[in-house]
Amino acid sequence: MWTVARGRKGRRPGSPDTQDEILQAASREFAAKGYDGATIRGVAAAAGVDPALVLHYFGTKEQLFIATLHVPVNPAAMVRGVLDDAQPGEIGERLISTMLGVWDATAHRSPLVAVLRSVAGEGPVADTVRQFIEHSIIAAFAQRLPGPEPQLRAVLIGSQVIGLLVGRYVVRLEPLASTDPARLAAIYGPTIDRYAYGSLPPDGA
Amino acid sequence: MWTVARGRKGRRPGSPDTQDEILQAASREFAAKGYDGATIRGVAAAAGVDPALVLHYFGTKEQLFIATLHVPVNPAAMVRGVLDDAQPGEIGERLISTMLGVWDATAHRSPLVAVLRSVAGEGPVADTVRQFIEHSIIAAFAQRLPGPEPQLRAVLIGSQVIGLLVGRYVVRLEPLASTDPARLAAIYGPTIDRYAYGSLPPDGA
DNA sequence: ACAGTTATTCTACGAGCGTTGAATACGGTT
DNA sequence: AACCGTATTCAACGCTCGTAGAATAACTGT
Repeated sequence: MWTVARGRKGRRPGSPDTQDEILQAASREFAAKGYDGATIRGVAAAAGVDPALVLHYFGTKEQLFIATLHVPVNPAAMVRGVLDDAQPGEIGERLISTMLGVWDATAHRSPLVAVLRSVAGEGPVADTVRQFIEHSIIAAFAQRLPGPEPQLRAVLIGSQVIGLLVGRYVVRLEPLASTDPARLAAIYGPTIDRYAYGSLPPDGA
Repeated sequence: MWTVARGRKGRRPGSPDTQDEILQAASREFAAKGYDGATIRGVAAAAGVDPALVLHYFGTKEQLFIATLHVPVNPAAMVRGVLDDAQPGEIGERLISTMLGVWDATAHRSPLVAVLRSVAGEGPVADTVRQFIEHSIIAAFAQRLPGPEPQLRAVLIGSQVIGLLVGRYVVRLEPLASTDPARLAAIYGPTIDRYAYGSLPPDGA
């Protein structure tokens, strides 16, 4: 891939877009190991570059992580899109199939996995990601749900989606990881719809 | 070898049972930060003890982690218990309410969270935990499901359970984290039952 | 040819990590 | 009191990490 003569110093000839190479390497690295597990040195090695160069471009590890998050599709926008142009009764299926369609494409998968791996950690980054999930994605949902207790309905949906994503992409549970997306959409769709529009048992059950 | 049975001569047990204090501190520490994030030094500090003492008792960080996992309820046994003495149609509700009942008790919660946080990581520990989940819990389920494709049904259930646990205990999504367990059981129960006994859409959907 | 800018590397610091082996405090036995 | 074994600590090792600053190499405009 990258041919770097070990003894050579200074700027590499041809000047490829090193910054982007670093960003992609970082994306893979964060996806594989989460924020805490990934290392600047590992990213640099994967990009065939000196660790200092990574920080020269991105300033700090946290900023590098945030930079990788700009790559993927905006999830809140996706939620809004699905909710707006699908009719009730098929929303769940549309949501799942859209999501799986987007993230089965390897180009966008690794930032997703990076996020999933990072929410398990702690510290400012994990908190940031958690707040993003809570205030951006969940809120986008709750805002568009008609029935009572939209907040609860939104997190119910969230819990099933999280379980699916973690099982399929992080833990890679079989046969969940290799089942056809359309079929999963047909399976999970009714669950989502029930959470979104079905009746909820009262509190004193 | 390390944790030899208490001898009869020499200095008798530490003022309180120090070894157990360390174990509990470790349990909290692993729960809070996952395997990679937790540190021997942190555990030692929390237990008011020297780091070397921790390793003197438990040998290595990995063995310490494994030792903390022996504390909680055996999940596979719990699954079998629920499946055996509940009748179809209420299995989902029983499963969820049993699980939440066990893990809402603070005594057993932190090992669970430690496991959940650790599967997100990588390396031998994460793999071990993943295999444990796959071969022990999921298999216990699949073995007792009657319909076709029990393996798929088991992971579908697993995905919803994972989502609930991560949302409630790790991310602490509101209002999921504070909703009454009985109500959650009533909500999630039918979903579980549908995955377990309902019809599954064919593959060519 | 020369100066300027940018890309890249080198070297190093200080901190935190898991782990180790030797040293010390203490309780029980004789 | 002497002794032994356990409990606990101390001090250090080798490692990896994020980060900083100075140094070098290549390209660009003059």
